[in-house]
Amino acid sequence: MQGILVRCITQFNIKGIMASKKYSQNQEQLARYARAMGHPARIAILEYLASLDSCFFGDIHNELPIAKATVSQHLKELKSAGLIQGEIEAPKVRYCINKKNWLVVKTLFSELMKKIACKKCCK
Amino acid sequence: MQGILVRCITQFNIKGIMASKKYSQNQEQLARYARAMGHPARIAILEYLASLDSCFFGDIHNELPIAKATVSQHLKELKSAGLIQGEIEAPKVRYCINKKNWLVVKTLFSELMKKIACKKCCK
DNA sequence: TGACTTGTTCGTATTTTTACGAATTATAGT
DNA sequence: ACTATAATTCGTAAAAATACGAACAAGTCA
Repeated sequence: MQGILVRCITQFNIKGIMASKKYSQNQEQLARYARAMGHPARIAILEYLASLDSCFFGDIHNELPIAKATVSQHLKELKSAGLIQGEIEAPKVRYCINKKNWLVVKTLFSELMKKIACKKCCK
Repeated sequence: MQGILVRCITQFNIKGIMASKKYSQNQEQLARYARAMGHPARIAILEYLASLDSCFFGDIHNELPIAKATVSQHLKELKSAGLIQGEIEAPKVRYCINKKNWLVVKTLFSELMKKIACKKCCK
């Protein structure tokens, strides 16, 4: 309790308001994207969407060995991370890559990769 | 129960043994790396390590607003994902990027990015 | 040997993730 | 108005992730 309070005071007192920011925007954003990609089903969805440009929920569900409720959940996460988008084409829903955000993803990741080009290391 | 069994039979009956593989190796590996990067503290650690080539646990702990037990936990995850390595330099522990695996990371991610270069999309 | 430094491991609490089937919503077509 | 189709949301269970302080291990050096 006490420990938490002390840490808050030293870390988050930004312009007089207690914020909960501990890491840089880029770090947070990169982590959010990485986490969204952090499940094989979601990687599979992204690759499948990329291979088709766009498709319906049902097609995605067919590709995956999981229940549709779970597919829907994964799609929701990808969408809320901004990696994909969906639009209703009743009674179906068409999903596709969110190209605009994907440019950001690429930039952030390639910046990270560049940083970690790295010189020497623990031998 | 029944549903699970059926799915297993159709999905995993590889050379007569019930395997639990549902996704490709690359998808699994990519997801593992992505998940390891899926926390801002771990991104911060990676960037910090990259900026220094190598450093001690204590330096990393100083950079982060979290308890040392938690830092240790994050380092463990990065290590088990193969993104970093650590070696004892008593009484300290020196950490650094795992360069060899990082090449794989780069390859897998840039392949994914290339796939998602994508043509057109949901307008 | 004993005190100190450094990090990991343990035990634990809380939250988040992942998964499912059932219920629901919403539209299309008859 | 019904019925069928398509996908989401609900409720829930189980597992994994995140965080902490305390205890521990392992080495240094006085």
